[in-house]
Amino acid sequence: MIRILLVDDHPVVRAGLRAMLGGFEEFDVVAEAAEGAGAIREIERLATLGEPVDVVLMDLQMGAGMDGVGATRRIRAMPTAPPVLILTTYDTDADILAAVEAGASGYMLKDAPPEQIRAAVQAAAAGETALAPEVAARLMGRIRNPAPALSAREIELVELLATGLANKAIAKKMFISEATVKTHLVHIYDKLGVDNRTAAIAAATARRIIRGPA
Amino acid sequence: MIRILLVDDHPVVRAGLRAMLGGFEEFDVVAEAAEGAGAIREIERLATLGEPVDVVLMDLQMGAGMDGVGATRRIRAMPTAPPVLILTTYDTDADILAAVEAGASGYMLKDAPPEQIRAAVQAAAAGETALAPEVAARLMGRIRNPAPALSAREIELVELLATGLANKAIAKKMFISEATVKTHLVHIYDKLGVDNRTAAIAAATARRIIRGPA
DNA sequence: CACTGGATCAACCGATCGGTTGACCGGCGC
DNA sequence: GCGCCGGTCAACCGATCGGTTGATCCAGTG
Repeated sequence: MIRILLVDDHPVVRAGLRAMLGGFEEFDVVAEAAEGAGAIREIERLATLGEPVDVVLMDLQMGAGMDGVGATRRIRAMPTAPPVLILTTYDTDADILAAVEAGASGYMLKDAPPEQIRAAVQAAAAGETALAPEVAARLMGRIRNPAPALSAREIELVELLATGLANKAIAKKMFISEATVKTHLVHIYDKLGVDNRTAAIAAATARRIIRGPA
Repeated sequence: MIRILLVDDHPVVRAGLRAMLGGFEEFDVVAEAAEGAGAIREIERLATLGEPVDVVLMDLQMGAGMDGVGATRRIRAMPTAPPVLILTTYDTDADILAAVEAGASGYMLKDAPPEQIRAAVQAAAAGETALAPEVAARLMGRIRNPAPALSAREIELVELLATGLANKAIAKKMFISEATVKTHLVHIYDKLGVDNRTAAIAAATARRIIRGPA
């Protein structure tokens, strides 16, 4: 029996996973948590009971409190850390990279068919890595065809851009001249494949280069 | 018994709703669909069987094909249209207004406690309107505070604005002249207390008038 | 019926932005 | 050492945007 901890802020999703996984004989959903802090408490509680969690199923987007990436990092830092399988809605590059960097051992999408999720949980429990086919394909594509990455300075500028500042104001905040701001912008437009500042914000947000405005 | 049709592109969420609603004696989940077209087929199929759907539980965000708003509009246009209760993740003005305009009889959030969802489904089945407390509060605030509220047309424009379109492109999409776009923009800037388009996007996102760009 | 407010359009002008060209400097790799 | 690249700056010009004034139409409301 593989003992599973569900972490998701939506009761509906937790019920769905519980129902879906409960249909498989080898799984036992032993606990649930709505956010990161509760997940860590559950892991510790079950460990002292001699029934340690075998796999954590973690959502990335959680409203209040610690987010999925932070929770994953914290869990992986525990002495007897169980593998963490990410189960989320979005498959953006930034999300995937952040999750892997935080120590996740897999990345699945919520709209995956049950058998795929089953295989991923089994893989994670066995200490293996499991990526959803879509996610794997994305990473392969990225390696083969790397999108032009924004430099640190350019990302900094895009973040200010998204707050609605004009070029002059951005220049002041970044301690550079307005001319330099414009130069950076041209490079940014080029890399993102757009031709104006609002489209740049949309593109940068879509690619999760920045988080949404305000 | 209230016969329910679930419409959501995520198998996990459908399973969750099925499990949650199945726990209540008065509910019977008679069918599921992953998108709008399938939902309409199911409604027609069940009607011919003499077991018409009493309530449709509909997600707004659906990857491929018809989205929730379009599906709702199509369903409400049917001769024996069942009430449609929206069950979604986001509570932005744009989403809420679009859903209500399309004929939804309720708007609930997925992270709502089961009892709240239960009450909403019962209300919808009885032909009443059911709004999540958060949503209701938002609408109330809008009514009480008429000053800083964008009109439906203005919200529509802000949404296009956030995708990065220029005035001319927005004009084309909205079937109005560029002059009118500019007039709307002036009013929008005024209401949001900003003085350029990027700041308007930031403000509109922060106030949850729209969801984040693209 | 007059009034208000939302939506539509036009003309105009100054400010800002988009795009180019060209330049200088400092670090990194071959 | 030389080339490449990221970061910095300047000048210029056409396109777009911001802001104003003024106007028409229509749907509610008092």
